Amino acid sequence: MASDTTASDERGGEEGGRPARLIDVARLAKVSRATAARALGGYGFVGDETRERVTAAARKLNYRLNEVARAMRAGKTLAIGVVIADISNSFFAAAARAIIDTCAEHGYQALILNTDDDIRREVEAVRVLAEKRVDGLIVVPSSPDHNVHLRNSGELSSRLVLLDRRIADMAASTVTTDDRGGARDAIELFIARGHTRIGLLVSTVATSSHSATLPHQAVSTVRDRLAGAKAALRQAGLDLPNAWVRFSRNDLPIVTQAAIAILATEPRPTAILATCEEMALGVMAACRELGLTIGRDIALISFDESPWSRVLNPAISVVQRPIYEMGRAAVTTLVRQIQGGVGPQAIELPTVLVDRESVFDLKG
Amino acid sequence: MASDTTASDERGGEEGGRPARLIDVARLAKVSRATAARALGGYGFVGDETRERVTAAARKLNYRLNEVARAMRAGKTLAIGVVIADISNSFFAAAARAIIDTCAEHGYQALILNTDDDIRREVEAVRVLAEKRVDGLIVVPSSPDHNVHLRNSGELSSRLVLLDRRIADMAASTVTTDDRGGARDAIELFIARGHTRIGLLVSTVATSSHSATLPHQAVSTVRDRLAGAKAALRQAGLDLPNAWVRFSRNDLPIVTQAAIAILATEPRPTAILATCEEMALGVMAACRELGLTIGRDIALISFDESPWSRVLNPAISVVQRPIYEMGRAAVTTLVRQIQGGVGPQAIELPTVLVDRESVFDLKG
DNA sequence: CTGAAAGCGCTAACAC
DNA sequence: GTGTTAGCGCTTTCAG
Repeated sequence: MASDTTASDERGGEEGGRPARLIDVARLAKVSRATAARALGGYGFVGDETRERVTAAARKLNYRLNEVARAMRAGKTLAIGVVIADISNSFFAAAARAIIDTCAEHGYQALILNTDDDIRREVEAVRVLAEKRVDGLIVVPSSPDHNVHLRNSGELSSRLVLLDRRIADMAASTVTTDDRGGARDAIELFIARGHTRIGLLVSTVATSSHSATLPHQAVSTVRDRLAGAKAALRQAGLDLPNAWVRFSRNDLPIVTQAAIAILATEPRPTAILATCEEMALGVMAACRELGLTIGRDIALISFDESPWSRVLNPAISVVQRPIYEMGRAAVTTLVRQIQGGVGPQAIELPTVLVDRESVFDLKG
Repeated sequence: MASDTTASDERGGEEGGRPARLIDVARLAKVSRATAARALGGYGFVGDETRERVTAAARKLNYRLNEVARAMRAGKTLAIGVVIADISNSFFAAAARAIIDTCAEHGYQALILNTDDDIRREVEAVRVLAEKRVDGLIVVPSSPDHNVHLRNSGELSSRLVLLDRRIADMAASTVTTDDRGGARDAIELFIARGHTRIGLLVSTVATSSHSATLPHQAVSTVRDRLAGAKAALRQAGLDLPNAWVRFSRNDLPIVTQAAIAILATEPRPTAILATCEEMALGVMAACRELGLTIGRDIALISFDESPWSRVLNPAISVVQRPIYEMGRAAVTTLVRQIQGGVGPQAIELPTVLVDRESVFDLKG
C-alpha cells in the first residue's frame, strides 16, 4: 500500500478529470512509479515486456510528463531567459528566431522579455527570469556599465551570454560582430568612390530625440561603429564635422528629423552611413522630403540586411551581419557553459560589405 | 525539530552557496515558513513588526521566490504558450511583442515556439507546451482542419485562443481581422481609380513554390481575402482570369517569380493586391526586373503596414491591420478565460485602407 | 496573528 | 529488473 493512496482511479483517457500522472500510468501497467519512469524516460534497465505495458498505459491515459515537477526535482528548468530591447525590431526578431530554434534543438525553451533598452525594465526582467529559475541568460545589455543586476544574480551570473554588445570588466561570454571593421569598410567604399563629405546617422536608444554628441550611455556597438568610421576618415585625411553626425533614437519621425538636420547643412554630405534599418529608412524619408535621390544625390550604406534593401531601386548597399549565426552562437555557447561548465568565451563574428547600387561613383 | 532539518545554516548574502530558500529567510527572521510566506506574498494576516523582520531577512539573503516550486504547489505556471509560424516575420514579430508585453502586465510569461507553418512542428510545439504545463495557449494554426492536437489537449483545449486564423467547428476563442472586408476595400479602390485588370498575389506557406490554384490546406485568412477580392470584382462585373492570381510561399525569389508570372501575361494587370509584406516586396522585385514602375505602370496595395511602406517613393497604399491590438486581445481574452472561467469568444478587428501613392488613377 | 504538517509529481539512491 | 523511499521549495488548511 505504502504512499500511493490517492483514491481516484481509472482516469478516463484524454477527456475529463485532471491529466494523468506517472502513478496512474504505473498502476494501469501494474508496476511501480520508478519502473514507469524508467520505461518512459528511457534510462536504467527495464524488461522489454514491462516497457511495452508501460508505454501502452501511458498512451491509453494520454500521459504527459509534468515538466514542472521534473524541473523542481531535477533542479533544472531547461529554460533559457532572453532579455532584448524589442522583439518587433527586425534585428532582434531575427536573433530571437535563431535563439528559439537553437534552444529547441538542445532541448531548451526560450523565455523572451522586452526592455525597450530601459535599464529598469532590464533589471526587472532579470529578476523575473531568476525567479523562474532559468538555467541560463542571454542579454542584450542596454547599458555599457550599469550591470549590478547581472553580476549579482548568483548562479546565473556564470551562465550569462551578452549578445550584440560588450560590457567592460564583465566575466561573461559575449557574441558580437566586428562593428568597427564593418564601419571602416563602409567608409572606405565611400572614399574609394570619391566621396569626401560623409555623414553618420547613429542609432542610440538612450537618447530621447536626436543630438550631435555621443550620449554617455552609448553601448559598445555604437562606440565601435563610430570609432571604425572615424578611423577610416582620419586615415584618408578627411574631416567629420559635428554637423554631419547625428545620434537618434529608433523612431521614424525623429530619425527623419535627424537625417534632415544632416542633409540641411551647407555643403551637405554626399554619403551617409546608417547604423541600422531604421536609420536607413530615416535617410530615405528625409531624401523624399528634400527631393533628393538615393544613389544619385546621396550615397547610402546601412548596417544589417533588410527585406527591402535588395528590392529597392536603387538597391541599397549594406554591411551584413550574420544575425542568425549570432543568435545560434549565443545559445550554443550558453549551453556549453551550462552543461560543460566551461568558462566564458568572447565570440566576434565578421561582417560583410555588400556593394549594391546605392553608392554611386562621384568621380565618374 | 519537525521536518526542517537541513544542516546548512547562515547562507551568505548573494554570493556563494545555493540561493536562499524560504526556510532560510524564516529562520533568520525567527518565524515559521508559513509566516514568512505570508509576509513575502502579501496575503493573510501578519504583524507589522514580523513582516518587517521577514522582509529584512529576505533582502539580506537576497531571497528570490522559487517560481518552479510555487507553480508546482499552486498548479499554475503563470505561463502562456505561443505557437506561431515564424517570429522573424514582421507580422508575427509585432504580434509577439504585443503578446509578451500584455502577458507581463497580467503577471504571465510567454513561451514562444516557431512552426514554419508545418503541422508536425505545430503538434510537437503543443505537446511541449502542454508538458511545460502552460496555463493557456495562443496558436496561429497552420492548417484549417487538422486540429486533433488542439481538441485533445485536456485542460488546455478550453484555454486556447486562435490568432489570425479561424478553424471550423472549434469551440476556441478567435482573434482575427476583417480580411474579407480589407480585400474588398482594396479592390474597390483599384476599381474606383479605373483599374479593370487586377491581379492577386497570395501568401500561402502550404505551397512549396507558387501555383495558380488555391491549395487545399489554405488557411481562413487566405480564403477570406480571396473571397473578398472576388466578391468585389464580381460586383463590378470584372473578370479574374487564373493567370492573374498566384499563390506563393513567403520566399523572396519564389514570390518574385510568381509576380513575374502574373506580370508577364498579355495583357497584364495594371494593379496587384499583395496579401502581405513579402508579397509586396515580390511585386517590387518583379517590377524592377521587368522595368516596370510602381505607381505608374503598376498599382499596388499590400496587406499590413511595413516599416518601409510610408517611406518609399511612391509610398505604398496598405490595408492596415491592428496587429498590436490583435496580440493584446488574444492575451486579455485568454487570461479572462483562464481566470474568469468564461467561455470562448470570437473577436474580429476592423481593417483600415490607407491610401497613399501607389494606386495611380488610370482614368486621368 | 502564528505554527505544524501535508503534499504538488517527479527522480534518484538504495534495497531486494 | 523492479520496488521503496526520501525529498525538491513552496502554499495552505487546520490548530492553537
